[in-house]
Amino acid sequence: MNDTPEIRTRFAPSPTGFLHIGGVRTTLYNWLFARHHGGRFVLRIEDTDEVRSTVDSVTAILDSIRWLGLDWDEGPLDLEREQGDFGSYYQMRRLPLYQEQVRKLLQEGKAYPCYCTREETEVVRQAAKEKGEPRPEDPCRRLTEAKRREHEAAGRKPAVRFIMPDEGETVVDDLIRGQVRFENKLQQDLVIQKTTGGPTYNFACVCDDHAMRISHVIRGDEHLSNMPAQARIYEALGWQPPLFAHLSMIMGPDGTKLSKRHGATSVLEYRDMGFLPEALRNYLALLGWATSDSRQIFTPEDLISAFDLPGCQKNPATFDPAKLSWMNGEYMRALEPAEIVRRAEPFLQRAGLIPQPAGPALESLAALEREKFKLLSDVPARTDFFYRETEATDKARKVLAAPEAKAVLEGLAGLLEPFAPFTEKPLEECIRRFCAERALKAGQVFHPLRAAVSGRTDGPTLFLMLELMGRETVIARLRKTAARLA
RNA sequence: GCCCCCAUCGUCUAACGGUUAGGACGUAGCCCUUUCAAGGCUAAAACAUGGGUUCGAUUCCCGUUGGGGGCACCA
Repeated sequence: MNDTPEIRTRFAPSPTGFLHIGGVRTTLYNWLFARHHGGRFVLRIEDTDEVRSTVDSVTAILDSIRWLGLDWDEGPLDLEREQGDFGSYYQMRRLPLYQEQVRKLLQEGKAYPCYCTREETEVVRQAAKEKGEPRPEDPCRRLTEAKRREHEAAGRKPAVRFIMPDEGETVVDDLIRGQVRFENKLQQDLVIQKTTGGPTYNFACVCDDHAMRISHVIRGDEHLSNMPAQARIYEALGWQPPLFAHLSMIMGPDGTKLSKRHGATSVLEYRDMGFLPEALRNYLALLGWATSDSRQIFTPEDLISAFDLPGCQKNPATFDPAKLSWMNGEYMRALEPAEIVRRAEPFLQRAGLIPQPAGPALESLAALEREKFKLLSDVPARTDFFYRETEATDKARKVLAAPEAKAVLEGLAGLLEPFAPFTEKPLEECIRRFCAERALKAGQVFHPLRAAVSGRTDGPTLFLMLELMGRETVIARLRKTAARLA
């Protein structure tokens, strides 16, 4: 085909919890970048934390990404099955691969076994800190053979540390931030293999990004400081590193890192609140990325064709639930009524509106109330009163407390009971005439009528609402409400 | 404490040396209207700060301040 290497991106979560908003944005950017360039998007599970990784997290992460509609070309399909040609996409199933590279580095003298216990390491670290030294000493770097044997004889299992240069600097190119420089004398020899034999993050990540031929590593800002270590590992292994792009973080409304206390942070919570995945995607795409015309609404296809790294922001962005909500409303309004009902199914079910009770078709109600829906959960919330009596809101009670309300409702009930046809226009004419005859202002009649019939002060256009509700329900509710009024 | 990153309306952002500093969310007002929305119009609202460089800096450089991230056998 051509000689430009294939674009391959990846999202590599550690399964130690649900997928949060920040993780979604990273996933989205990787996915968009791959799709934009006709490349491949890989999902890799970094489960090397033996104590915190859980299978439930894996499932939650897979579900989250699927719900968002971000399909991956390679990676796990579930806990057992995988797709892709690069071996397992679960790191814990790739152990021999890391161990082989560790052996190589050991042989070449680029790494060494370290027998220090956590406590010993901590002591050394503390000492360096107190002396104001930039980097703690690595006691095992020059272990004598005798000392090494002593440790082995004592039954100590070594970790393996990678040797970082003592002087000079490590310069890293970042697609978003440009050149970033790190002083080597500040970098400590890092553990690449734990005493358990498992790899550490920085090592496994490098091995796999190389093995999986990842061309662009797009990840959160918190990884920028891992760059010197990773850059040196690539170099030591004789590998060409991929290109890197470090995304700024997402902040909560109070300017601190987005977390639980800012409300919902798990993607699945957004799903359960009634957000549309395409709206969340659009919103998140704009959180740290923009086009030069500051366009807001993108179709999925437009998003793919417009997205690129140069539009990415260097400074952290604050998550704004109000704007997300607005955007979801935009997407809701763009849906056909039948589609709204279909997508709202889980919410309608939960509200007992599926199977649909006797009454108007859900679809016609969706059409009626479409521009008011901000969330899928609003669909049942704004239509349930058509099917069953709901408790009157405080505002509705206040309207019904008007002195003339009782008489108005009784009058309307008597007037409408035999009235035909029970359809929008004739109903309006009839009720307006009623107002004129009794010398009442329209509002004095319309407001209590709405409140009595729907239990609320906001809602669909009045006369069409009456039509859809049907004579029987309207009359029954008018009578019942009137009877309750003193 | 040390290292790294960042800095335009309250928030997301546009601008790539010369603009009345633009758009969007949110907020306020008006219009539409039987309510609530939606829609339309209008308004208030920003270049953190001090030095340079330049004929000219929001834009380039340095300092300060502020914010964020990282300093694990966690990822």
